[in-house]
Amino acid sequence: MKDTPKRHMKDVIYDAYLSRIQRGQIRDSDRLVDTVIAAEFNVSRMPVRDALMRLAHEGYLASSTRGFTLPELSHRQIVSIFEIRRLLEPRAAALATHELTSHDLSAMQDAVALSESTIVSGDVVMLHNASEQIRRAWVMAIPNSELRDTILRYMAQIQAVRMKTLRDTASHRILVAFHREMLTAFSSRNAANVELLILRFVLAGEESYLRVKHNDPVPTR
Amino acid sequence: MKDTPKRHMKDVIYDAYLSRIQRGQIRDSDRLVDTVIAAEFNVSRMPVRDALMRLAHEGYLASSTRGFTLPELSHRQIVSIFEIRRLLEPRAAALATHELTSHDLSAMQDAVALSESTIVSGDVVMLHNASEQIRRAWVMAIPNSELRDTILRYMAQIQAVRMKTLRDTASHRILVAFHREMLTAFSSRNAANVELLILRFVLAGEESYLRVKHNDPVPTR
DNA sequence: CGAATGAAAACCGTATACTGATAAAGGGCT
DNA sequence: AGCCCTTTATCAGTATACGGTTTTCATTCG
Repeated sequence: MKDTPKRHMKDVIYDAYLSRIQRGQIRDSDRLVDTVIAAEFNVSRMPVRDALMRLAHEGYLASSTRGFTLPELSHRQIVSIFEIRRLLEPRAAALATHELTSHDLSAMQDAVALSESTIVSGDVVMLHNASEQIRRAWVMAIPNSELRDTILRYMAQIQAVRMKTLRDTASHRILVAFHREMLTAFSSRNAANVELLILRFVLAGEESYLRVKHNDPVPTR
Repeated sequence: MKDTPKRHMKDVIYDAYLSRIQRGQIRDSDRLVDTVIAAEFNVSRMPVRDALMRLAHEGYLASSTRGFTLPELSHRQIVSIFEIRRLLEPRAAALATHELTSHDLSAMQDAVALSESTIVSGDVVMLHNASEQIRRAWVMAIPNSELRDTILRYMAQIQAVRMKTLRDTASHRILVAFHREMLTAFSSRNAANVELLILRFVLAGEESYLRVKHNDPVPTR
C-alpha cells in the first residue's frame, strides 16, 4: 500500500481538500467536520484539523464554532478582491507569457475549444472546467512564485464569482470570447497584449458580476 | 485567573510570537521548539504547535525537522516580493489617503520625528521602530481589507530587508527623507502624490537592498 | 399552538502519550 | 588522522482522551 509514498497525512488531506474546493466539489451547505474526514482517511482528528485550519487561515474555508464551511464572500469582499486582481494579474500574465511551454499552450488550446463548445451546448459545468484550465495554464507559468501564490489565494473568490455569473448568457459569450483572445495573445508571446487583455478580462469579470448581482440581488438561495 | 479573558491559547501564542518576530526579537540562530514554548505558557504542545504552524504557513517561520526558525528569504524571494509591493502598495496607499484619521496622522508625525532624530543618533533600532510605525499607520488605514491583509503578509520580507539595509548610511538618509515626504503627502490628502511617492519608495527600497546586497554578498553572519 | 427551558448531541480546543524521522555525536575502521 | 557507520537525542507527526461550549431538539408551560 504505497498510496502516499512519504508525505505527511496533513499535507495529503490539505491537498485533497484544496483540490476539492478549487474544483467546486464542496457545496455551500456542506459542513466539513474533522472527525468525519478523519474516518474517510483512516487517521485521527489531528492531521485533519491541521489541514482544515490551514485551509481556513488561507481563506479557503471559514471556521465556525460548528465545523468548517465555504467562506461566504460578501459583496464587499468580492469587489475588494477584484481590485487586487486588477493590480496583480495583468502584470503576472505578462510575466507568464514567455514562460508558457508548448505543452501549456496546447492544453490552453484544448480548453478554449471546450469553452467554445459550451456556447451551443450551454453546459455550464464544462465551461467552468474550461475556465479553470485556461486560468491554471497561465497562472502556473508565472515565474515569480510569490506572485503566483498570492494570485492562487483568490481562487475562492473566482469560484464564487463564476458560480454567480456563469449562468448568465451575456457573461457566457463574453467569457468565451476572452478565452479565444487569450489563446491568441499567449500564443503570439506578446506580453504587452496579454497584459492589456488580462486587465480587460478582470474588468469585464467585475462588470459581469455587478450586472448579475444587480439583476439578482438575492442569489442561489 | 483572568489573564486571558476568553481567547484561545493558540491565538494568544500566535499573537505573542508574531509580535516578537515583527519586533525582531527572534534571532536567526534561534530555534523555536514547541515543548519549550509550551512550558513558557504553561500549556501543552498542541496550542503551541497550532500557533507555530500557522506562523510557518504564513511565511513568518520556517519549519524543519529540528524546530522552527526564521525563514531564510532567498535573494530571489526578496526580489519577487518587491515586485508585488510595487504593484499593490502605491494604489493601496492612495486608497488609504482619505481614510487616515487625524489620530493616525499625528502618530505618523511622531514617528517621522523619531525617524529624523536617528540621523544624528544613528540609532538603528529606533529607526526600525519608526519605519514600522509609519508603515503601520497607513497600511492599517487601507479600506480594502483583502488588500490590506495581502500587504501585511509581506511583513517578513520587509523585516528582512530592513535588517539588511538599515545600517547602510546612504539608505538611512534616503529612508528618512521618504518618511518626511510621506508625512507631507498623506497630510495633504493628495492621493495621486501618495501613489507616486509610494511607488518611488518601493523602488528606492529595492535599489537600496540591491546596493547593500552587492557590497556585502554574505551578510550578517 | 407557540415560546421558554433544559437535556443531549455535536464539535472544537487542549492534554498526554507514543511513534518515527533526522541530525548530531561518538566510536571503529582504514 | 580522517572518514564512515552506528548509536543516541531531539523534535515533529499522529493517536487517543477529556472538558467545555454551542447548537439542536424535545418537552413543558403559558
